[in-house]
Amino acid sequence: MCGELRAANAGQHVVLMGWVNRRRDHGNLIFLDLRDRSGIAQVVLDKELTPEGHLKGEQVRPEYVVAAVGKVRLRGKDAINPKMPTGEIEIEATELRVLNDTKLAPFSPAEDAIANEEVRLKYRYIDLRRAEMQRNFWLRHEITRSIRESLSNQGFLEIETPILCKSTPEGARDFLVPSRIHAGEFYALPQSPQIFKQILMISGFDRYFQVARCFRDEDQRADRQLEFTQIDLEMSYPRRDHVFGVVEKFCAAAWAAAGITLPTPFPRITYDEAIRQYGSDKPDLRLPGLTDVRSAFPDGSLDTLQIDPALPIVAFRIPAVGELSRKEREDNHPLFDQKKGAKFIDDFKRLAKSFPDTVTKIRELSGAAEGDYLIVVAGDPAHHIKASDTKFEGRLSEREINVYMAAGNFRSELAKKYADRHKAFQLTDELVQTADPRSGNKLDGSNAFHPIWIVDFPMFEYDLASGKWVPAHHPFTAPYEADMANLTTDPASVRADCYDLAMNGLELGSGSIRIHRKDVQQQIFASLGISEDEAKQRFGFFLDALEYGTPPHGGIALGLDRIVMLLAGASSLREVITFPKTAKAIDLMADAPTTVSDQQLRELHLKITQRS
RNA sequence: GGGGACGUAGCUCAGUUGGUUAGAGCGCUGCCCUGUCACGGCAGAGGUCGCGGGUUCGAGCCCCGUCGUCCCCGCCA
Repeated sequence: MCGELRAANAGQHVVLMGWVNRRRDHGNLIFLDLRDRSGIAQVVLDKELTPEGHLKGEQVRPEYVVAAVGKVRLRGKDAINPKMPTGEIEIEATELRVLNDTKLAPFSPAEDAIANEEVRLKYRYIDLRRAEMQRNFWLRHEITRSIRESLSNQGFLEIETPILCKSTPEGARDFLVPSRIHAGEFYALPQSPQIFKQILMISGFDRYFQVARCFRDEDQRADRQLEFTQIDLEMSYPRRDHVFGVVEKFCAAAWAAAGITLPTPFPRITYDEAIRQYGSDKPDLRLPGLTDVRSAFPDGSLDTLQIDPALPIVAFRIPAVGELSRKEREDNHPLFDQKKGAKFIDDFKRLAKSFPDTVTKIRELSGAAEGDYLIVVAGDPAHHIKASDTKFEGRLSEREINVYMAAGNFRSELAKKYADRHKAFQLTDELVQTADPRSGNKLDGSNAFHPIWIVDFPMFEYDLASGKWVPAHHPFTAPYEADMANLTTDPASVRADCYDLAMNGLELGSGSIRIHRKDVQQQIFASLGISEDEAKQRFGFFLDALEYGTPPHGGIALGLDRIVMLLAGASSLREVITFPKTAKAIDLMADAPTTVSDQQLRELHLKITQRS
């Protein structure tokens, strides 16, 4: 392989095959940089040594596929290129064969400048030749392999589950697959192997995992594709801590595969605390969180400032942003979500005119340093949004959550915007870029990656649109024993034994201890307003299975694409998925989706009634 | 479904207040060059300014619509 040759290989006869990365023609001497997956090696075509090879060298162009036959030789002292791993040697060619020519590519994989994404996706095969992409997918392979190995070593069996499933209209929209054999009936692609993996526990497989492709027909985001891969696992007789231990182990292995150490165990935080401290259920711990600054506001000031006294008042700071002009601050206003019934104060000079002590105290409480961008978020009494303010002992009300979330979202938007000033994210970028997994050395990831378990989620959320309680996780999640009594009386107070894993502001995974008793399952369905008939129709087979000696079980699923994205330092999943879809769910290379022939439709008993 | 950014040469981008023939770098083509490695030198080709309409004496620039890509909200148990 091109990139593997070193001084120790000098004298060896080699045949190198690859793409012409660059050509430097000096007349009677031509240099070709030959590229394959492993890297680049320089081939020298000397007219005196190989007139025929030299002639072909004059004809080749970048991205031609060629074979160079020759001898590895040490370069002269002056000719050594310290920037290349293979810089100490070159191939003295005796022969050059053109294996294939090429049309002029729309962009060059050898260039540093990256073409726009539309072009990259259309010519994905060329884009994937770029060293960065080659590295991303090599990394993905290594990460996946280390996770497989870690889970296997922890006694987990990799088991496949069906892709053609039964549609269960819960959660995300299903992708449907029409049945040819059964007119008018459909399979669904799995949103996750949830029910199957639980049934595998009932089947006695104890510990299961799968690198599972999942499908959700929802709108895309930078961190969401229609089609994605989960590390899905389930185990029998676990407590939450067992699941955490398993995940922490394979995460450490995955990070190690990327050349980074990830300290375990991961810290934990309850859902309520995550909301209170970060205004998010996937907090980014790389920056300071929210501070309760209620005490900074004297009696009476809230009325003047038109702040709702019943709701939280919090401050956050984005470090080292520097002085912002009035216009710069105003440009940031659209980043604040007005719809949550919250407002913010970012003009402290103005606030200081009426309440100088308040400003001093806010700075003190939040630990703001000179140059930090400071924001206060509070409830807006004028802006009454429809939300339940029912408050249960010790739990956050929906309106409180809204204020915290408004602050949390604003915080992460501003953090993103001023990333080059506070430099907290740069640390992560630099680490993944410096890490060299192949060398075997591991860099310390403790300052760049901040995993955190979120626990004690509410079991239910109140859905304003339907006026119903809906499961915050999924309907197979076990409630806390202690909260079971409140199931019908106080649904909002019931905590679920489920957990999320978040890292650097990204949700990496989500899981729970499941319900293993049919009576409990039926109670949950009842409190969700799902009738017995309905439950039977949707999940009948699963409810049946629950009756045949179901062991207590639980598990989790982690987004593999997101893990790879983090470790590749990518800002979008598309950088770590070979053939991704666009934001409008289109495959630009293959041109999918498309219409199909009438013949195909007839076979599937389908009729298109409207074509926009 | 909604909000925002972008769309100019193969690629990356500039294009002033609406004003003559739309520019640069890279790439491409041809010629020259024996130590380059982002090689260098000389010459050259290359444009439906996303598309459609409007305003105007005149539109890459202003207005309306539309398409595409990206980001966000909704949505994602």
